[in-house]
Amino acid sequence: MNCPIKRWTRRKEARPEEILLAALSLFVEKGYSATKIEDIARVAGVTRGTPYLYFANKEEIFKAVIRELLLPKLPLGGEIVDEWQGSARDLLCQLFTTWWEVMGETQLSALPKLMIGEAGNFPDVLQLYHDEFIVPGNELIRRALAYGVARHEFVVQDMEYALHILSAPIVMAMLWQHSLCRCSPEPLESRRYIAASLDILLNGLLLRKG
Amino acid sequence: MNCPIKRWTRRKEARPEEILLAALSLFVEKGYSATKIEDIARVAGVTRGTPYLYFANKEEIFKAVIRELLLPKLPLGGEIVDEWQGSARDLLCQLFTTWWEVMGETQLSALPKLMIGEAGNFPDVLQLYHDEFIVPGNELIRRALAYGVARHEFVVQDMEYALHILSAPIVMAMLWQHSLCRCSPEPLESRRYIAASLDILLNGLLLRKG
Amino acid sequence: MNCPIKRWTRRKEARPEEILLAALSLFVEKGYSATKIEDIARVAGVTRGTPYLYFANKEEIFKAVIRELLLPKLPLGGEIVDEWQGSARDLLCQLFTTWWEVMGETQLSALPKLMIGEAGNFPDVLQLYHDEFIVPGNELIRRALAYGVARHEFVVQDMEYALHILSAPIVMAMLWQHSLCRCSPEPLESRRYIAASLDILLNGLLLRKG
Amino acid sequence: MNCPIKRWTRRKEARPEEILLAALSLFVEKGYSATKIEDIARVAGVTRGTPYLYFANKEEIFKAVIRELLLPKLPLGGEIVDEWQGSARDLLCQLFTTWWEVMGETQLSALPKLMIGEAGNFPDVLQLYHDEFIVPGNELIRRALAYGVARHEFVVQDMEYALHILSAPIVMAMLWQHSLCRCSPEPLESRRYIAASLDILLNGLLLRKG
DNA sequence: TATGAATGAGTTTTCATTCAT
DNA sequence: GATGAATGAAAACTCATTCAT
Repeated sequence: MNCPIKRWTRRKEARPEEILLAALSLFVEKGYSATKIEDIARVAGVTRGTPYLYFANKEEIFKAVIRELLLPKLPLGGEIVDEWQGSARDLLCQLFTTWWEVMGETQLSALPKLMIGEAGNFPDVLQLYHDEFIVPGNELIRRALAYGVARHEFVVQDMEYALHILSAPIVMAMLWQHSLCRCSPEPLESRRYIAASLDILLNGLLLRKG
Repeated sequence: MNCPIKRWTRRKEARPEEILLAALSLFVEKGYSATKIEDIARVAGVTRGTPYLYFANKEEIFKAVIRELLLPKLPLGGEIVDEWQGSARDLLCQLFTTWWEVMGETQLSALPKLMIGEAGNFPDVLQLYHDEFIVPGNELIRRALAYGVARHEFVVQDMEYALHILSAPIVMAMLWQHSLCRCSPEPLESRRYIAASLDILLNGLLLRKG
Repeated sequence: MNCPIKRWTRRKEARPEEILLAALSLFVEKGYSATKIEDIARVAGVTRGTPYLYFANKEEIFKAVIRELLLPKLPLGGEIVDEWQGSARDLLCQLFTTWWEVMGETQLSALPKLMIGEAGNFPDVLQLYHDEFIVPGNELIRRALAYGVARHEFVVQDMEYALHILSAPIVMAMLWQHSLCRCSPEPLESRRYIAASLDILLNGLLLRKG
Repeated sequence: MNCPIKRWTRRKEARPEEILLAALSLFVEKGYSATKIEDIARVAGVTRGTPYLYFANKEEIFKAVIRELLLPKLPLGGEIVDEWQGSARDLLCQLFTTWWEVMGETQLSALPKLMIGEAGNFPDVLQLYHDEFIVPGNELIRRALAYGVARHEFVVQDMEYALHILSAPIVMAMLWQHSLCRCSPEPLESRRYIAASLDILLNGLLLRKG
């Protein structure tokens, strides 16, 4: 208002993030390859050349989207596990719910799709995602499982693979939302889906006779 | 030129499948968009124009790969479910194992990746895959679950979503093999992975007391 | 009917002309470049390779259309002029009418369009048309004019250019029918057009008495 | 590379016309279809992609040539007719002469050839030429004729067709220059041709006194 | 810092022509 | 003679990136 100069300064600092947000929303909509730099620029409110002032090339924008928009979400999961006091069952439930709220319900949910679909041609991007997101994310789940085992709540036969199996339903839901859901009339009800996932993963299909 | 092999070979019968196999193996390696028709031709041992004698365009090759190479595998699952006499648990085990042998261990395992990653830009392809593969495939799992429920082996709270949750680990494994596995040193041991999946899905994580 | 062998033989001899007729009708419809050899073959009831048994290449087909279908019409005009006994005015009228009937009303009327539009890239074709059709055709008109001049019916200031000017309306009508008429709702009424042309041209040619 | 001329010259204002002039001169030389975008670019002194900054595609270049280079010439004829005070005979003579100077003697004289020869495959282009050039152009001639009729100089039996017949010789001359003249040794002497045309046409139009 | 005009490599598709059958 | 499968050259158009302003 009374300080237009400052607002300009703020804009300058905000440029890179504006570009990344524009990039993410276009990657979500059309995929990485099909997104033109010019589109990103237009959505970000700048012109063709400006993204190159902040990022060396298109691939660096891809990496920056991961680094700046996705990775900052990881500590949330860390805090939950670090400070948990209750049952392991509830911890898993809380982790999944937070995961969904922070990633599944936002545009970030498109990133797994992008990694699977296009990052194969950009090994550096895939490596970044793997090293900085998948590995630490798996570590969170590992700790939650270990917590449950230590409390004699959980039985885990094969810890290494359990990680992938547990995360599979959530990841699949994110993938689904950005691909095959276009073919199905009814959308995925995410709360119900998470509940069903936890039920099967925790209790299994077999009738418990007891 | 310096190539002693006959260049004018007529192989009308064999050509289409040769082209589709070449296409599949390149799609697996580089994805659909990154695969050039010329590459497909070369791998198939023909020249640029030949694929167009059998397929109208690149997208039709994509569809044909699904139709000719993937869909013929579906009846295998159907027969297993139709004729099953034993426990539902073993049926599910058998289904997963066959699914993995027929699809997971072959190049066809790349198709889910292609659908998720690229078919968004080719709605017809996605629709074909959805209508002719996903829907009938889900139907198989639904029947296996219903069989288990009828025999009082299984408890299924939410049949509709259970389908997706059950198939998620297998699908994820296929996706993994064609994307992130490039970043991990150790490969997926598929038998062990399937066993771990069945264990968790059937028994759940929770310690069964009693 | 009762002599199938003979019919086969006849067909063989007829092949080249069948191909030329097919070619002409496609050239009329879509132009020379846009006409595919395969289309010609299909319309002629043969397959892709057959035209090459009779003609060295596509351009030779073009030339043959002129040579075999157009040039044989020229003698008709020659006979008219040779044997004419009446007025020069009626001779011109007769020439124009015959010209229109033999060429303007048939598919041959597309040839001027083809020459103007596409033969520029095929100098041999253009040369053939010029040497074998334009020049002899002009000669006919020249003789008709000279006949009129000799009878003191016509006054021709500039014989050389008069030839072109006289033929312009008829040629334009043929061109019109194969190009701009697609944009006009009302078609050209050819009889009326010829009458109007002769009226304008003749009343300028006739010696003024009085 | 070895080219000392600056390669990065920005000439936003001048580019479109440079491209259109290059296009016209190549269309004149080789026709529309046979002209490659790359040729146009080279002649215009730019590279492959530049024409696409100003025109959506090749057909739009074709339309722009008509719109930007041909249509601006029409008002010249309009002014002549509007302000005419003298004899109708002289008016027609003036119209024809101007027409020839502005179009016949320039590269624009190739446009009728392009329309007749190739625009059949590009209906929009033909429609544009018809609606914006042929129709208004015919209107000019119609007004000149009406002027002559009103002054009792001309007798016009069939006004509608007279338009086409009158313009035929001029149009034919333009067509000739870009097609068959390549086959004739002697070029068309345009002044002489126009004089001969007017002589034939006018002496037919003039009211006969006597 | 920002602009946006210009660059130029890259790919699908068509089709005249060839030749093994 | 006839077939039709196979060849391979050719061209419009896109878009990431550069750089003069």
